[in-house]
Amino acid sequence: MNLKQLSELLQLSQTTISRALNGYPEVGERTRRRVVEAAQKHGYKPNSNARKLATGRAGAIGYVLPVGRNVDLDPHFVEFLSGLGEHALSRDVDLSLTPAVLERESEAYRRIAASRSVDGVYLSSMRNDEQRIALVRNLGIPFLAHGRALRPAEGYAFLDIDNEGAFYNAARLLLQLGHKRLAFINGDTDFTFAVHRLNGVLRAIKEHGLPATALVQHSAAMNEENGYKLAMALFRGADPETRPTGVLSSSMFSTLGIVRAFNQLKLRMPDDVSIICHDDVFPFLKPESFTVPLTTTRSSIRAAGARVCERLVNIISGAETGCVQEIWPVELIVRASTGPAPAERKPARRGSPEAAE
Amino acid sequence: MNLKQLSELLQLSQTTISRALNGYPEVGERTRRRVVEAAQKHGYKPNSNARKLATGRAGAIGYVLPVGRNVDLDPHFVEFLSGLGEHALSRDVDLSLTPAVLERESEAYRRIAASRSVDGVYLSSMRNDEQRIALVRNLGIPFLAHGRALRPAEGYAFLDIDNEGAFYNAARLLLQLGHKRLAFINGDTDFTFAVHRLNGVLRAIKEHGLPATALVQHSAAMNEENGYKLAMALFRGADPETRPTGVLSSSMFSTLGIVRAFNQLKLRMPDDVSIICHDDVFPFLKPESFTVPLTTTRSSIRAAGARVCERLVNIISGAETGCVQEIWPVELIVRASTGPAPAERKPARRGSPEAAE
DNA sequence: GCCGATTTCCAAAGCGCTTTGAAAGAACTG
DNA sequence: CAGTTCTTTCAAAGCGCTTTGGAAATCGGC
Repeated sequence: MNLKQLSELLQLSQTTISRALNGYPEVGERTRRRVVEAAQKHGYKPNSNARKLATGRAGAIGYVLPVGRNVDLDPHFVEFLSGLGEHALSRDVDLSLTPAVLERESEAYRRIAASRSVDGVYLSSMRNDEQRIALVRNLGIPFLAHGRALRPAEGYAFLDIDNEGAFYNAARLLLQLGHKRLAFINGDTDFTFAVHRLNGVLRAIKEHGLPATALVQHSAAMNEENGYKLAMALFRGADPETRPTGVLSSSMFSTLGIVRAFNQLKLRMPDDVSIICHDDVFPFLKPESFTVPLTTTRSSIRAAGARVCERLVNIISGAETGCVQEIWPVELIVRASTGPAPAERKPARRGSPEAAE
Repeated sequence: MNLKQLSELLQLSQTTISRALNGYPEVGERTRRRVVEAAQKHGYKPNSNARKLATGRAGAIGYVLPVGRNVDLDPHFVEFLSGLGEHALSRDVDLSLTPAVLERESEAYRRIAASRSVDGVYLSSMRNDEQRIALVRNLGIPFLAHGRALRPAEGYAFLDIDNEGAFYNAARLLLQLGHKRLAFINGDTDFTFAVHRLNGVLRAIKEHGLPATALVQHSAAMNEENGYKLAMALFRGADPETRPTGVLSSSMFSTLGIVRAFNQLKLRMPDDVSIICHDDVFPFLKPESFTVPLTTTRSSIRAAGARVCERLVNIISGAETGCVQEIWPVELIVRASTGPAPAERKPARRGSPEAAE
């Protein structure tokens, strides 16, 4: 059933039907009802491609999906997607994923732009050497960044969480608890979020009057395996007097590995070591679900997905203009994995009997 | 830059250009080269909506994304998506996600069908009372199911893993190791995969000559929390003589919780209890990443994603016909979490002195 | 009952592409 | 060189919708 057939059926022009269905005012109430009912009854739905062609609007937002043998999509992406999808539903837009290998990403954006298959795109996983912002802007695609590039003043719309503040707060808590040697098991510092987090930790350390050497930082993809490896490298056989007593972790998956290492090394939380982890809110693995419930910095990535969709739709429709830069605060939630730093043993004094102990 | 402009620029008809670009044979080699170069130079890409309208092909495969406050997308979905995306890239198709709340799913399919926004859809998370197969067939949308409905003979194309066989093998291994009381922490048995898995376990038990009471089965969404709860319910305060000694788990996330419960209850693997878990191959959490590496049934969901895309594209193009029902075997990989059943204590005999022990 | 203002509807012109059917030109026969 | 066959190109007809610019019908006020 297409428009023409329906119009013949109803003995009305295609115009009238189109208008009746799209809520234009120039059509009588009685006619409208008649049209709507007939459309319903015969299951008429406008062909989306024809409509897109005619209106120039695609009714979809796009995302370039990084693929490749060695590319692991972040599991939090499903949560983001859920949020996005939920809001997309309410605004009746679809989500179009264009797969692309990382090296040929720009090609994918060009194709999207030239083919007008979506009305706008969102960018995520922002990198330090972010090229995409300039690219999509030049291509004239409306966009919204989830996260931001290193130089925030460049003038583009984004939604980000306050990674710097979150890890500043987390590090400060550890410092206030008396921890003097911190470790940060960070995500890949090619990504800006990891840089921001590191900055936060460093700022806290500096403000606390400790030298930068009070921190040891490692970066790697945030999975269980790397968390374990890095924690082992840091703690196995390390001198209890010099090893870190406070650990910051960028992801729950890393933390899974860190905790495994701790168990294996018989390090108790929080007696021997405190840990604070970032939690994107992932229903399949919660911070309470650790033998020692984790103190976390928390920010719902699902909520971010919904908000990204909302704002992107507004940007496309022109309801949002300018370069709104939205930064969400991050909660610090204290649970059982943080505690006072283990008491310093007396520094060895010459001739002091307890020095040997 | 559109076709008309390019044709004026090159002093050729639109037809010729279209044909040159789409590789039709009726255009001279010299002309073709000229056209391709000019298109390249001026960045001409056909408008995808116009092309879709003209050809009737969307160049995209669709998926109805279940959303809603209480709907948690399976994290394995990203892996599936990666595989799908990887293959989609090679076939130059996009992926279109249409969000829908579960109760209004059929509406979403109808819209997809009527609006012709995609060339075909894949269905996943098949349920026992699966309605979608009949629906999409009636709507005339080419489709491929990932997983299958309960009655496999209905005659539709699907790709599934041998869930029944996988859990048959897993259960058999436990039985051969001498376990006489099994527990199965299963996924939601509204889904067919969970039913198939249960069938596999039951078959093994039956073949082994044990009564059905040798198994206790629980179903719930497969996350850490539920794994923990169910394991606690099963083992906390349970009589070592009657509690299960072999556990089967449907997901790595559940297993995370099960293991936490075991740790808390001081149950050792595999001395006190053996466990076998299904592994969809999830790079962020591997079976080796457990303090006691897990014995698993393994099947890469990423590979399934790629295959689903491949076959769906073939179904759409007509290269695959009939109702190919592809079932992948599942590997059983033995690691350290399985071992012989703990030795039976002597049954208490009347007047026997060791009865009290 | 006539005139301008409203309301209600329509024909036709796109949107940018693909594809059909035909024509013009080149090349090949006998 | 006329007749035939390829090769190469084109004009024009869709694809199914939206939207512009009117026209016809209805209405209210005098």
